[in-house]
Amino acid sequence: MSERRVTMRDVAAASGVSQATVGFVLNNTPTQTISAPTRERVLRAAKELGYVVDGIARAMREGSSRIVVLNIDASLEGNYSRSYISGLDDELAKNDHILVVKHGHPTKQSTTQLQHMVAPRGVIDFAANYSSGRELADGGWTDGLAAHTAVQVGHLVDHGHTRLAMALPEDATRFARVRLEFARQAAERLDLPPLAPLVLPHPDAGGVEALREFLLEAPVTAIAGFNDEMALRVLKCAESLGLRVPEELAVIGYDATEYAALSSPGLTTVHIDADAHGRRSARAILGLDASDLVAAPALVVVRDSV
Amino acid sequence: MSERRVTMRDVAAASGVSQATVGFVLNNTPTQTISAPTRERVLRAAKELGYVVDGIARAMREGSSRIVVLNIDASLEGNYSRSYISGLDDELAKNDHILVVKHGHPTKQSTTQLQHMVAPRGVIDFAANYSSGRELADGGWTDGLAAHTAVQVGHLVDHGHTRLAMALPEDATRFARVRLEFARQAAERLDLPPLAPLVLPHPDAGGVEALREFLLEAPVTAIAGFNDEMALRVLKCAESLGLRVPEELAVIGYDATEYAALSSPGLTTVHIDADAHGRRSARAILGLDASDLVAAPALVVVRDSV
DNA sequence: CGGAATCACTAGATCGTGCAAGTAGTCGGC
DNA sequence: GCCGACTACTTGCACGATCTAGTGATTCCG
Repeated sequence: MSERRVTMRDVAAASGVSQATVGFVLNNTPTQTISAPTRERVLRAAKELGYVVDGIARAMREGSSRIVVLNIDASLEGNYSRSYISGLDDELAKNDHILVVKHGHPTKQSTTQLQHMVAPRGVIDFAANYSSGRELADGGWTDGLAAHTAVQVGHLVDHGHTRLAMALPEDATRFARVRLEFARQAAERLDLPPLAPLVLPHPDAGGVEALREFLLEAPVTAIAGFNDEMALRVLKCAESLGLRVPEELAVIGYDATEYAALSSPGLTTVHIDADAHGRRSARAILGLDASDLVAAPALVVVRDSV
Repeated sequence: MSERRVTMRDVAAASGVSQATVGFVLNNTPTQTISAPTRERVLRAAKELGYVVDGIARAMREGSSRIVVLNIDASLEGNYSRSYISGLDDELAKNDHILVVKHGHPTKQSTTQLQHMVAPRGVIDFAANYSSGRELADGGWTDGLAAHTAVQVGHLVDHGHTRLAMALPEDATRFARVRLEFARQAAERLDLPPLAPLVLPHPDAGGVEALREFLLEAPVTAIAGFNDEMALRVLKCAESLGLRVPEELAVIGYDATEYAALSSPGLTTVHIDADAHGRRSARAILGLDASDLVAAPALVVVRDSV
């Protein structure tokens, strides 16, 4: 049943060359010339025997495995991260690497453990990667977080709103703070009054009160959610307060989750296809050129809430 | 900057023994006796030098790495999978293994690639693992999918409903079909009329019509969602049809996502803590006893929809 | 036509761990 | 005092791929 794994030695024996030659052919090593017939024989034998390189042995020799680790926090799960992961995974696969996802924010301990256990070729921290301005410096990647946030804010402004807020969760991550900052900058560029942060607890945990008090102090007409969940919280709380949406309060989400279509009123939100971004990250890790990859622009999915 | 990695040989040299002895001490190999002082010296040297075992080399030697792969489909993301992953991850970490998550349904190709690249100690297919009856045979794990589904159905029945349906997505996975089957069995055990499947497209894509037609043909009074998203779809479509919830139609979700609290009316749903299940899977993979692990029972989160 | 250069390969070291087999040294029993 | 058993180690190989340092054969050039 469980046949022994096929090694380079088997391929070498089958094609009548040394094991080193097999290596040269299979990796087509540029420093080594191999005659066409030999190459042919080796390739054929490899295929016939069903030879597959042993990643572990290769990793041992090369010093690191062809694995890339992505650290992602649960709070960032959504449409964006899904398309990002999909692009990243696909691009890595194309280059003979594989993607592996670690959920939850990693501790120092788990990180070093991972480091020693799998010796990954690279580690991507999703939040850091997305929020950093590094993309801008990196050959014209202008469609990062700042641009996406600007699209969200811009949609509110296009509908006549000038006094805006952004709704954030109570345990705001660094990522949330970065988004808030970008939203502020976007508002400033459009000569609006300062954009206020609204820390909105869950509706079951004082969210309704929090929204009421916030609106008394800062009478905004539109609220941008940190993500769809926050926007939906606003919607729910607004309903409890008897506020009509969008007439009395406009709300826009971010990341176009499936749930945005299922509220009433339906939530207008921003859809971002991060496939290209994922591919770009892959190329960056592998040290390849990525200038042919262009990002799809952020798209506003218009529903009823603004 | 980048110091060379500390190997067993370094530890051996530092403690004045052979490399093999270091191995025996570190893995406290039962077939080998080591004197207390020597053991002490080796342990100390290892600690001082900051020795960490090289997972790659170990994997090479042992034939497989101490990595466990979890395959999970995006449609199963939610509270359940999160707690499952968390329990699984934690339990594996305790036993010096690490968890790695592959998203999307794996192709045969990507599976074998993974197999050869990381040579995992085990692969868990989340959907199969959750839906199979294997848990039942496995020493009394009675709180699997069938039980959870029965809780969902039971809640509707407790509220006087007898004519039930389950809402499923159009591209019903095997997992969805299993859940439907369990719901049917639960209804049958309670002597209810047969539970009908409702294939409900997205509200923007004919869902409203589908619900109207379904209710004409099969006048049910309560609908159980395959997951929260499907339940929220029902809610949205019911609203479009002018149906009052829960008076004219009761709806219950499954998996208690954050979004269940944010609809109006708030969605009643089933919360399942799968931490113990995750731990159980970990033990199963590692061949350890898991009889001390008991599952938290499924809990109905009561809101306004039923 | 002889030496150098090039070609097409091969032998073998290497990565770090785990473990089988071997080997001193000590102890006990007869 | 000698054999066997036991303790406490050491030597060295295996895992499979990569890659350096050769090696014999052919080609090239003056």
